[in-house]
Amino acid sequence: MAAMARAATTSDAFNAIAEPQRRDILALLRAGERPVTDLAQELGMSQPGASKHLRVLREVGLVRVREAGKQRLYGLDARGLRPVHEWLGGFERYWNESFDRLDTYVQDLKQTRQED
Amino acid sequence: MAAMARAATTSDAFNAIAEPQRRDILALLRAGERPVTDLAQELGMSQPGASKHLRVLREVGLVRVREAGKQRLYGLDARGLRPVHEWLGGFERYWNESFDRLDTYVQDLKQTRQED
DNA sequence: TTGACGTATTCCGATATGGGAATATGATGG
DNA sequence: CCATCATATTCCCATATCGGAATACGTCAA
Repeated sequence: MAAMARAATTSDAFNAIAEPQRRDILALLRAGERPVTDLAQELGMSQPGASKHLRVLREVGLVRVREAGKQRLYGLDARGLRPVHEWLGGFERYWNESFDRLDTYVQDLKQTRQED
Repeated sequence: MAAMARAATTSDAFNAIAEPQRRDILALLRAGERPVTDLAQELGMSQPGASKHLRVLREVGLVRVREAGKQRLYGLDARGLRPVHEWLGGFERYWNESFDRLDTYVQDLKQTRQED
């Protein structure tokens, strides 16, 4: 376990969804299960590309596979997104009035403006 | 514009918050502004480490700096988290009953459960 | 000025990414 | 068994990461 440069994409839901294409895949899967090729085509990526992304999503548990004869149907398992949502929940109260909360900040701004 | 290996951490709020330490910093900043050294110490990271993470957060707009004499006070700007929250919102309905939605999948599960 | 403090930057190394291309594996229907 | 379709894996490359160590920069107080 030598120095890790950046957390693996498979280490976290956070890391897994950092990649836009992966987010797109998840979004598409809300509509229902899909085979790899479908996804690849719909999202304009190569089949290997899609497979790779799906692998990551699978390892993080955001996606499940089901064998269906020749095909493998990928389905959404959104439970893994919950931790992310919960973490964000702790910030909801802040993103409307971030600055009002920073009491000192506001006063400072007022002063600064008057001083100029 | 040569091949990008992985999206820059500064390209997105998604990417910026993929790093646990960065998440910790943001969480701490909810309590109010803080100088770098404070954060570093409280989170058990080096000062340069903290500075680097703060740089990323600043570039993504999740954090604001204010000069206060010898110090630089960092404050939370949670507005940048909103896109992430909104994206996640599209999944809330799924993470409780992900499988019910996957019609075909469900039947499969029922079987599996009975087999256990 | 000088010293001391607070902070940012630079250089380094090890690591893993995502994309393209090629190829391997797998299952199906003749 | 073979050809074909569906999917996964491998190899290669350019890139950027995070961490540590050292150092540069900025500001204040005496």
